[in-house]
Amino acid sequence: MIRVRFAPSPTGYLHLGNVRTALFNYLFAKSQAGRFILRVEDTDLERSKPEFRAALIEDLRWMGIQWDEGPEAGGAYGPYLQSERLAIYKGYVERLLAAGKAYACYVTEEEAEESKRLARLEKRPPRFDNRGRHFTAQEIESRKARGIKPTIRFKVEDPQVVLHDLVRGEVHFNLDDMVGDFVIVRADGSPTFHLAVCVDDGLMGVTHVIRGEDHLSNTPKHILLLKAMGFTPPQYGHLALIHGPGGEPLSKRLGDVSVREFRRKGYLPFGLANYIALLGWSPGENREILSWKELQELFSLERVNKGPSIYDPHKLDWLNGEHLRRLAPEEFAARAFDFLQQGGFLQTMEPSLVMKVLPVFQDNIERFDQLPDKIGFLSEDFGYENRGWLESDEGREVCRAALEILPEMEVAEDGLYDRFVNALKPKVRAKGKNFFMPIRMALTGREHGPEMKRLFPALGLNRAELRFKRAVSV
RNA sequence: GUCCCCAUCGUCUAGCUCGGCCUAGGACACCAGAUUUUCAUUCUGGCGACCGGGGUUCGAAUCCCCGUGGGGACGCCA
Repeated sequence: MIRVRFAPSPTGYLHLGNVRTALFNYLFAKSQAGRFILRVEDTDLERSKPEFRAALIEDLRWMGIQWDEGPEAGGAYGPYLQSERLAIYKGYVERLLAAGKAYACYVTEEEAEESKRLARLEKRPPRFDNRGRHFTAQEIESRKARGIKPTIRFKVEDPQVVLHDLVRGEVHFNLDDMVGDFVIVRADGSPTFHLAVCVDDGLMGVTHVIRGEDHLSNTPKHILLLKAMGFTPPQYGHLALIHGPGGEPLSKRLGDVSVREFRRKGYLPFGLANYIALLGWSPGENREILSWKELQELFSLERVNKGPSIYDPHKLDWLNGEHLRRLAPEEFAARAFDFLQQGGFLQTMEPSLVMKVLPVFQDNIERFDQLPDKIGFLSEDFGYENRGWLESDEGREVCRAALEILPEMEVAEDGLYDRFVNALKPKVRAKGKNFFMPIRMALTGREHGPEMKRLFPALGLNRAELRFKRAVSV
């Protein structure tokens, strides 16, 4: 059974890069009938915040990414918060220490840094020189006396590591020119990321680790650590990173690429998911618009690209629009209504009218946040974009004539607008633009908008009459 | 600086595994036109790429080497 995990640290909001990692793990699990685990990596007490943890869970849920095990879902391998697993890590550290595979290191942070700085200066690989490994008992005592608290370092004894990466193929590392003995327990006694990850991946039976390329250089360390603790290392797959529209790393402009921001702008979760999936992956056969279901069936790691890709808001918008258009009209209206209501845009509008009119915009928008501006006229106090159409002689004539006709019309919605227009035409001089624009202006206050044929019946005869009355008085 | 990764239109990509079917396909964006008495949608057309240099081969986008460019890592962050 394939087991994968998404292991974010709750130190900020989920952004495009994070969700893509989550999504690829999820899709991989689904396509292989495996299990998807959510694990929260909150060993950095300073920066981890409970509110970010809550936000993360909420954002993942919104996306439609469901975890089989993890916070709020439970599972046989819990707890799934690293801050609740401290005792477990401690046990492994003791075993490592006893086996001589790790050691207490009395070198201070400053000294270690100095050793790396010097190496860089001499154009040698900038690694720690492991000087604490061979301190005499006397040296250690004197350092203890000076109040120096030790870290625990893992002994790197076999620096040649070969990784068979699922997306990159064979990668060779020589730890000698990368790192020295690395810290697994900080001076304050807390475990580092490396330790926690390895213990958890081992204990939780993770079979495949799909993560960002920024972790590639950590992987040899993890393989060594895992083996030292008696675990079989999982298979790894490293995803190239996503960059912003200007080619800059995503983290710097976190604000507008966070999942929360995409929610706020009114994207469909599966529209976003579809777009993200296409960043670094393709199903082939020129297929682009895919449903959640198709995504889950078609996804494969073999088709994941090795190069980094740039996020393009235009294409996201287009793709989201495509998904919007594929929605059943009732679903479109329901989702749009929710979005508008949550944003507080519906205060002065009649809900039943809004629901009736919304489907008219289905072909008009790419995101829900384009709606508030367009439906402003559903509020009875809407303003006129261009009064000229109403103030002209021809415009006035159109509105007055409309007022004569409206009370006598049959209310049946079928062909209502055509009947209205056909009855109105013979009564006025205006033609073409001069005929249609006053109607549009009186009814919607705008020169541009949705098809009148669809809008008119949704507004209804009574409301139309009210609006023409108002129009003649300007 | 050291190590690792990557490289097809402006962007996302197909093709690369098993070299000829590639005068390199699709999509977004952009430009032009058609439809819609508005806008949008839709449709048609256009612009536009195998990073450079060497090999290997009858033949290379596809294989090899070097260069260049981009990215990542080098934390008692994750």
